[in-house]
Amino acid sequence: MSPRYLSSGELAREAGVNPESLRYYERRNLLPPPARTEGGHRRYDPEAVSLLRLIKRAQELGFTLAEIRELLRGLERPRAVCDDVCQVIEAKIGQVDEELARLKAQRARLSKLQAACPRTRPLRECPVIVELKRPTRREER
Amino acid sequence: MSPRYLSSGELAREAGVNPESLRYYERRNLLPPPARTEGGHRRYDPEAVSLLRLIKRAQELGFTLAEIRELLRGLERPRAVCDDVCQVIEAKIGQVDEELARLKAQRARLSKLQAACPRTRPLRECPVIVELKRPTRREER
DNA sequence: CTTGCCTCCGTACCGTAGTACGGATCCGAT
DNA sequence: ATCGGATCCGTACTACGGTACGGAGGCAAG
Repeated sequence: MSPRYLSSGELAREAGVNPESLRYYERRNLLPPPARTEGGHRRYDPEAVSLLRLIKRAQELGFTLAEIRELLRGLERPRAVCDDVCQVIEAKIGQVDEELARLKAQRARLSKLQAACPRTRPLRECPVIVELKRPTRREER
Repeated sequence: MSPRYLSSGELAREAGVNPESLRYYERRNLLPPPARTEGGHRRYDPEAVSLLRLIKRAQELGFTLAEIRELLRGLERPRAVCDDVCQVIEAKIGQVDEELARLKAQRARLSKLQAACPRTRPLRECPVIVELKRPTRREER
């Protein structure tokens, strides 16, 4: 007995999101405005469930709502081809790689500080603090 | 001829930050409220330059302003020891490692999708879209 | 046909790290 | 003493992804 339409509460439960988020996604043009009842209540097509799932999974993959919106825009084009999607994915891989590089560098710097720590000495002599206060090489005057 | 005190504009230039940020850091209790002139203008001790540098470098290492504030709080304690700082650094390394793991998983999922892409086929058959719409395993009902 | 939960809407708020604005005031150089 | 740039302050705004609130009204079961 799957209903023909879902209320916002039903859709939200179904998709595991806050009902308020549905309105938010609608404002952000991620969810198309659904049909309404006489009284103005939203009546979602069951299709909306998989659309929401797509949105959530894309978020897990690191896409912002703006990117997902553009992705969905692209899917609406009549001659849309899988490659259009793949290019977006490739671009995201590039971004993730950049972020990975950034984090790895960060981690290396942290490890270096940690290794230099004399532990039981008072702060005056702490090379960590000294290092942190040191002027940045490039921007030195 | 290094001045005994710096105005907010001078300190901001010196440290390479926006003058507004100084007020912001002060509100967030990262910068101690400096002395004031008769007319109410801030007069920073030159020490503030290295404090600001510390803040900026800590940010580069991934610390939030709230974390930096707590770190600075800790440094003020009379018996503070380098180990106190190192524990914070270790904790941050743990966080960075978590984030790295998360990003790596994300990247792996993206690669998998990319590899599955048939490129020139229309979207109907695109396994990427199909995959994205598929219900999440764990939360399936 | 009433009762009570659901949903409506606009708006405000959360956290993070700032930046921008504008009218008033100040400071230093001339 | 004057003048122009610097600084003051509170507040609003940015981006991001939502969540919360409250009063009004809808909807469906009994």
